[in-house]
Formats: sequence, structure tokens, C-alpha cells
Amino acid sequence: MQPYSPDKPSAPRREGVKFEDVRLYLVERKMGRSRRSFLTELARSKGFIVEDVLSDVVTHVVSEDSQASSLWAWLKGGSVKNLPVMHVLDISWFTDSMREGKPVAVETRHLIQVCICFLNYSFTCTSGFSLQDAFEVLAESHEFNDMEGPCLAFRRAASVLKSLPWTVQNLRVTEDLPCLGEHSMCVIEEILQHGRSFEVEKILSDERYQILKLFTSVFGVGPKTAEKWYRRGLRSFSDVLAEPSIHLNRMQQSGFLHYGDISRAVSKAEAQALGNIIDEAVHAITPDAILTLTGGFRRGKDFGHDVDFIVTTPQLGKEERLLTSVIDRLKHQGILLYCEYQASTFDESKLPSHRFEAMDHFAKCFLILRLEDSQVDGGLQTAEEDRRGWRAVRVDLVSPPVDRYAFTLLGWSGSRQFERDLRRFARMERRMLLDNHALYDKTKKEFLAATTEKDIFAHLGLEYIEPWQRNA
DNA sequence: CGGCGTACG
DNA sequence: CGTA
DNA sequence: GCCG
Repeated sequence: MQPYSPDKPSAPRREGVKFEDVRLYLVERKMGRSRRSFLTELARSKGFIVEDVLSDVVTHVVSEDSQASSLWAWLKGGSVKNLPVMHVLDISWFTDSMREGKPVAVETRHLIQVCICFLNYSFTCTSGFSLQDAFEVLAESHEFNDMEGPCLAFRRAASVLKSLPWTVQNLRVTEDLPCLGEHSMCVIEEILQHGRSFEVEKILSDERYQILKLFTSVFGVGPKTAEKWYRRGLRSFSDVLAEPSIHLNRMQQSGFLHYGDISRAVSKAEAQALGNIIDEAVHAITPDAILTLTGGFRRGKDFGHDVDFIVTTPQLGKEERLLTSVIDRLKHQGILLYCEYQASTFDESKLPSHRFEAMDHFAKCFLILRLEDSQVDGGLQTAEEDRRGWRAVRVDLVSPPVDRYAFTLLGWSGSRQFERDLRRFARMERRMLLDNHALYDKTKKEFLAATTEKDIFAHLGLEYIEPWQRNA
């Protein structure tokens, strides 16, 4: 088992690795392709890990570019999130390390203007921040401190601000908005007056927040695991990966293995390419199958962190078989990199009424698929130096029986906050229970059928809300 | 002062 | 605990 | 932290 080996064809052979906790990345610009290849081979021959692609597993960025500002501009242009915890180094650190045959301690003379750029980095973060971003930071910070109430309150505040058709320019307009109380209004006032929030900036500059944010960005790592690693003194991915007592589960292994790919946004063209792949597979198995793109892309977003599809067939009860066949087919195509399959059946004993048929299968799966560059219209959006010709993408497939299609569509179209609010509304205001499978009226003690999303909104006594209006 | 979405592995 |  |  090699949970730590990077998913690059030119990955350094494992037997030669001497320094597990150091991962180099050589910046090609100013260095040139051939010199970069030469230095890469040199370092690998001395037992160093050299990454071909810049991602958050990298611990030491080495550049020959002395123009600090343009280097940092380039680094920030990428999607790397842990710049504050990376060493960004001069070539002198590299040559010293090669001479010694081991990574030498990082000294001030090796650093490329770290202090100035570090400040600049957090500055661009905050100044480029919108009000809603500020509230997301507050929410996240409270989540990391295990304060679920305040976390949720700030998430709602962020959603309310996001849903406004205008940009907030004075306090007056926000005065009678829901979910904005005393604390939130103070934050808004501060940002409107000074362009920044002391509280938010304190959080952003907090080491614990930065590290927990980094750790939880790995698929399979949540706040509790991140906190556990932080308490044990671990501060970087390499700390975690080099710690022999840490046992990563299957999800976390995939999370690290494909980190660079799945932490990068998925474009609409990539989502469509995946749609073609799934469409081909589904219809080869069941000609009259129905495939629907859902999730953020159904809400009209241009980018997402994954791609969600609903797969079903008009023949009731055949849908679970369809999903397993699709997974098998993807496996045989060699593009299935990770699969967590959930074959679920409705547990009617838990429900207040027992009027449902017994055969109520409702299968879903969380996948990581290999998407080829050639399959994407306009090509994959990758870094210049990434010559693999493919990327990994998170894909979710859910396969309801057709008679529950509307509930599944509503439940998987999101956003997360919209789903929460809708379910809370159903429970609190209508005494109804809503989930991905059904809508139950507690007063009438009966399930309410629906063939379209409009039916469900009607049952709830709500105006229909278009998918692109559900971002909050 | 209690509740905060719901369901699965 | 993690995922959606 | 905000709301019923």
C-alpha cells in the first residue's frame, strides 16, 4: 500500500526516497526546462522527492527568479492554498542541500522576501474579500472551535448577504434583513467604514485557523481529525504523511493521493465531458435510462468542487442494478480511481407511517474518476507544467426509483444552506418532514407524492424557486 | 431557553 | 467520524 | 449567534 505516492507518471521511485517530509517543487520560469529536468534528476538521485506539479503537498518551492513580486504574483495566480506554510526559497537553499546531500535548515538568506509577501498575501485575502466571505470565515472559525450554533448563524448571515441582488453599501438596507443580529451588524458596520474587520483579520492570521483550514481541505478530513492532528503538533501535510502512527482511512488516502486535482475547481466543460462518459455508460446498459446533471452546475454555476448526476430508469426497482453496472463499466474502462457505494433501502420502521412498499432501494455512490484531456471540449484546465494529459474529478451518482425522482432532484440541487432552510421550513412552519426520498405530512399522517419539484414546493405552500435562485 | 437538515457508511 |  |  502506497497512500503517499503522488499520482504522477513520473513520480519519484519510492525506494530512493530518503526524506519523506520534504517535497520540492522547482519553478520552471527563469530556470528553463532542461535545467529544471537536470536539477530534478539530481535531487531525486540524492533521495529527495520532487513534485512535477505545484500543489499543497509541496513543502519547499525553489525558484531562480529573484524578482520576488512576479514570483509571488505567479504563485498566487495558482490555486495553492497553503502558501503561508510553504517555504518559498532561493536556488541557494537547493545548491546547499545538494552539497550536503540532505535538506539544510532554512535560513533567512534562503528566503525570497517571505515577510513582505506573507503580509501582502493576507492583505490581498482580506481586501479582496466580500462581506459574505468575511462571514464564511467567522462561520468556519466557530466550526473549528466546536461552536455549532454561532457557526450556523454566521453561515446564514453569509447566505442572506449572498442572496441580495445588490452590493451592501450602507447599514440601513441591512437593518431589517433576517439572520443579521447585533454581532453581525457590528461586523458589517466595521467593514463598510474601514474596509476591514479586526475580528476577521485576527482569525485569518491565526496559525491554528490556517492549519485547520488546510487539513480540512483534504477529502475525508473533517474538523475533528484536523484538530486531532493539530493538537499532536502536526503543521503540514508532510508532518501528517511522515507520522508513522497516523493511519489514514481509504477516503483520506484518496484525498491525499489526488489532492492537487480534487482541490482544484471543476469547469463546466469538464462537467459536460463527465456527463458524456456517464451518459455513454448508462445508455449502453439501459437504453431508456434517464441522466440528469444536478448539484451546483444545475444552479448555473460555472465551476464546482464536484459533479453530481441523477441516474434512473422508468422501470421501478431496476435503478440499483443500473448503478452497480455503471460502476462496473467505469472500473473496466480503467477510469475508476475511488468508489464508495451505498446500497440503501428505505427503513420504514423509522418512519411514522408504514404505508410504503418494501422494495424501496435508493443507491448512491461517491467516486473519483479519471478524466482525459482529449475528452474535454477545449481541453482540461491544468497548469502548463502538468503533462499527464488527465486529471482526477470527484463525481457523485445517485439512483432513485423514478417515483422519487423529484425529491432526489430537489435534494441534490442544493445549495447546502438552501436544503437546510427548506427542511427547517417544512418542519417548523408546515409540520412536515422533507428529505431526499419523500415528504411526510405529520398532521395528515401521510406521504405526499410529487412528480416534479413544483409539486413539492406546492405541497409546502411555497412559490416555485428556480435552481439558480437557490444559491442561498 | 431550546433548536439549529437529514441520511448514509 | 466522514460524505452529500 | 439568531429566532420563535
